[in-house]
Amino acid sequence: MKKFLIIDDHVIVRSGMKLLLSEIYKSSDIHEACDGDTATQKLKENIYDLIMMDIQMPKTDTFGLMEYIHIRYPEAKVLIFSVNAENTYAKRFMKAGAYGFVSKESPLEEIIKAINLVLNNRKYISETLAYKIAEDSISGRTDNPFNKLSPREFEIVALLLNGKTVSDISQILNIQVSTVGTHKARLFEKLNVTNILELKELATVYKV
Amino acid sequence: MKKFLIIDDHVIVRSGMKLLLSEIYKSSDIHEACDGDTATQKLKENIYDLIMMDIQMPKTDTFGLMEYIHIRYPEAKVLIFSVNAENTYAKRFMKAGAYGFVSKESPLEEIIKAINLVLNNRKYISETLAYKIAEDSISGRTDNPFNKLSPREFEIVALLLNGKTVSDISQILNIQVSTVGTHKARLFEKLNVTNILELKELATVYKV
DNA sequence: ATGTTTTGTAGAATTTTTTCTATCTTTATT
DNA sequence: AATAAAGATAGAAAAAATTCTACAAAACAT
Repeated sequence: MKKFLIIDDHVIVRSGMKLLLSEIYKSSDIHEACDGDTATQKLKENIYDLIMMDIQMPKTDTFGLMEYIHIRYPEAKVLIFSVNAENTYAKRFMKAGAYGFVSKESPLEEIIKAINLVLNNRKYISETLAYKIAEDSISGRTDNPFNKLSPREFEIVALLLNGKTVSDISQILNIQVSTVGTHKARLFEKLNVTNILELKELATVYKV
Repeated sequence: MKKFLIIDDHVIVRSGMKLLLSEIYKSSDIHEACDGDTATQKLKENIYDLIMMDIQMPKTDTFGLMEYIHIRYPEAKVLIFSVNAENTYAKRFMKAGAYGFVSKESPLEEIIKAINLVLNNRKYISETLAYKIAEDSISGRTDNPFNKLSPREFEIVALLLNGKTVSDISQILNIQVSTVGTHKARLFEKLNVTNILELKELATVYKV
């Protein structure tokens, strides 16, 4: 008899998740929370086997909540279930004690797989994420991805974030446009972004 | 015996919605589509009483889909069901023929109310949205610069903010790259921005 | 009802960006 | 010190975006 807690601000998502859980674990006790306060309340009163949690909720510091759960209820396994692209956030949440990270876009089988693994004390991350993390850790990363940039690349990121175009930058730095292009491509690769908006988002997250 | 179509890219949201619909309409036939293509396919084969649709889906021009449904299947009532704050979007989708606009954040009763109203041929918008629209129209509000955009331009802004490139957009919308370019230039001019980052910032300020 | 502006469209020319490849220079690594 | 890896730089070619011009259709105005 498993006990689950679903933390998500969307009632429909909670319902869908509840349905899914009740289908794979026939007799289970499934609780819901729509924000951090409700969640901590619930946690005080129950011992959960698995907590499914979104990381984007109004008036809730979900990262703080994650750490709180990990410290106060280390036996509760948290599976992050999010719409956010996993690259930026996943690692931080995993570090903060999450047992897994699965995207809302994932196919059902993937979600089910994640749930099962976590319930069996195994961690779950997607193939792509695993690869990325592995890659990072062999290349002696620091968790702020911007630290992976070379000085020149960093200079260029700053200008890019300032709305400067590639040719603006080539002028400012007195180098060829193609050189700027190469730097840009390399830094996009390092940061794992594909356009300026993503770069901006990442920069915001890491308060660059 | 009602027939529903749920268009959403998240399997969990579809499940939750399906559950909800099947609970309030015991005997109903509920179909799902995860993108625009699947949706149009379904529409060809069935006549729906109600279509629940998200407005943010990968590789789908949802505004175009809305217009398409309204023109091809005017009897199908579309209830927009979105995470997006019901800002500028709502009004545009309502104009394009939607019957209602309800946020995924809304409480269950609100969602149910919306569904029931729409099924009874009444339009639904939330209190706050109604107020906002009323206020806008009495005070001839133009202060939101995004209101200066034409429908097509707005469509393109949305895609741009989604990180789509000019050529992506030309593909999605099935128009020439140069056409997208022209729209982009015109809309940048209207909004008085010179690059995507500024556009993004403006959009954030006006909660578009 | 008729002239005006806005909107949606695109061809062609141009400019800008990206990509690919390659060289030389610093930094690590062992 | 020798060797490897990472970084900064571009030339050339290819791809993508922008600009300019234009035209028809729709919406608007008087």
